[in-house]
Amino acid sequence: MAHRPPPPPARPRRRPPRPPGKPPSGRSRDTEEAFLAGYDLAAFPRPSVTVDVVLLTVDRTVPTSAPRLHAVAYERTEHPDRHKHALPGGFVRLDESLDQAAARILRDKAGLEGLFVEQLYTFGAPQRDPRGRVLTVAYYALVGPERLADLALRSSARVHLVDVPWAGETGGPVDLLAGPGEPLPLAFDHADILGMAVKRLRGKLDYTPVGFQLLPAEFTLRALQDVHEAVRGETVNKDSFRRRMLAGGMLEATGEREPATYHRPAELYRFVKRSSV
Amino acid sequence: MAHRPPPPPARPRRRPPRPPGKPPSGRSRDTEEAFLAGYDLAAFPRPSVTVDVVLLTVDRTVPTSAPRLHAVAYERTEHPDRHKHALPGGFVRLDESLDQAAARILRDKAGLEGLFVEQLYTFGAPQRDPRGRVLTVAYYALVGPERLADLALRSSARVHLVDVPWAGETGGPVDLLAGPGEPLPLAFDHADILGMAVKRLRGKLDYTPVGFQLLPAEFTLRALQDVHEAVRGETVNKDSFRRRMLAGGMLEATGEREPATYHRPAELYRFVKRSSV
DNA sequence: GTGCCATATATACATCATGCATATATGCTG
DNA sequence: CAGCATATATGCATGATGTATATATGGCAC
Repeated sequence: MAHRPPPPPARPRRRPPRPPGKPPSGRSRDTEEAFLAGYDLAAFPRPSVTVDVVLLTVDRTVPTSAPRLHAVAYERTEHPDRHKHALPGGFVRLDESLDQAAARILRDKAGLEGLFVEQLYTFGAPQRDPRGRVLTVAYYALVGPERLADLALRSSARVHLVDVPWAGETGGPVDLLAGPGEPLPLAFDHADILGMAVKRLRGKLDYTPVGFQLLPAEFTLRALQDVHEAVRGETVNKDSFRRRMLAGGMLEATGEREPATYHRPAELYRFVKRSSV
Repeated sequence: MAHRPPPPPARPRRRPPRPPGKPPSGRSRDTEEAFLAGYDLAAFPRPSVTVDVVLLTVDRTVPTSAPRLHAVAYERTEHPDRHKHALPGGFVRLDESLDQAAARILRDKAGLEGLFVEQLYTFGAPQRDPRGRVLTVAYYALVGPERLADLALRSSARVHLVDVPWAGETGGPVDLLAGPGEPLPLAFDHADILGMAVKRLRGKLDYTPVGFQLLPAEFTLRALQDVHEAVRGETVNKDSFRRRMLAGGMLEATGEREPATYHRPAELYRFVKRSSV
């Protein structure tokens, strides 16, 4: 996510601070070192900073109902907002990047590595956490159904349906559902974060290959369409969808066919990085 | 930008901290207050947090050359990266939201209020600032040419051309130009921030009415096309552009015409919020 | 094995957006 | 008044998309 490799450490040696007022001319290494040694970042008040991750998946295991978008939430055991559900998150360490913090949280709290992870938005309303000023840099991550099944087995995580009540792109707050029609209140401003994650995913679906992150390595065109419909919250035209996907140059036929179906089995495809453009 | 009004202050009164380990059962107001009073956010290390703003405009005052995208940068007078140019920015205060901090910086450093402002991305590489761990929540803002002229007159700001060397959407770092072909090095990771701002603006141009933020209240279709071309860095088909804009339902003809032109004057339009959808 | 079923896959056609070309309109300049 | 540069309008070819129809294929009931 960072666009440049971090510069070399260049940790300045300690020097006695130089009195301000007359900035020394020239740009020699010494004067910059002296400036940095005398600089006190703690003079400005600092907020706490956390990273929260919206972990999304599409459940296609229930063949009877339309596939739905899911998010992972954990019940809080501590105040504030005790017993409400919260996104996995944690404080940012001073020696890690924000991306690394998001990856660490996914690893520690969900046991997942190597997922598609992208920064979403930073939430910083002054009163969003009653413990004090806490900013959160929100991320979202996508995981295929086969790896999420691991999570449900392994951890005590409560995996909950995301039922998105808006078909448009307004991007308002979204609460989870504990069951059909049973809202699950989210802690803090996590409903805002979840809503923005769904909005972002919807916006990226048509223009980036992000949909494949929600599928196993090989999949049918119907499965890909299910994912798109679950994310968008509405059905799409089947023929147009097939043509568009096949014309996009991002799919490669495996030559194999879907196993064990009730009906004619569909061909399996895999995602390939687009060659052109 | 916040999706919910902030909750009421609910500042807990001070109480003696409660020993941890046995969390009190129940959810009464007292036990939550006690928990909050005993909670020490400072136990976790905190980074410094700044807000930097990419202030963009399109200069159409030079009729001979193609309009260009501009950004506002100030020469640094202090270490580190002294004499390099930096985006306007400042530390976030603990009693203001991030959006408010961005608005304050625009007001204090550029004397501008009421602009289109949107959060962009949060940059947090551990070594991005040699003074210590400093995150920056980057914003971008758009301003029309008539208000930017004020800025150039009023302040000592150095307004510089953004010459975007990539026509695609890769979103890599972008340096400013002091003149034609004369690169202007940016401080810290501000070239990354600028590159992401241009990328975001390009992505939003076709799907949101963001282009109008770079024009005065009344404008010709040609001026709107100039803005789009400056942002995209490439020319667009004139007829298609006109049809698309007029069909979008976001333009309203004023009935008046462009004053004082060399040639046939074009009709002036104004932006209206789209009625449908 | 035969026929039915549900879905995949292929083909054809209407519709719409867009790129491109051409024609006309208009205000200024000399 | 003629010419110029641009705006504005119209027509047509092309490609993408929505819709409909026809054919293919594997499992299942019998």
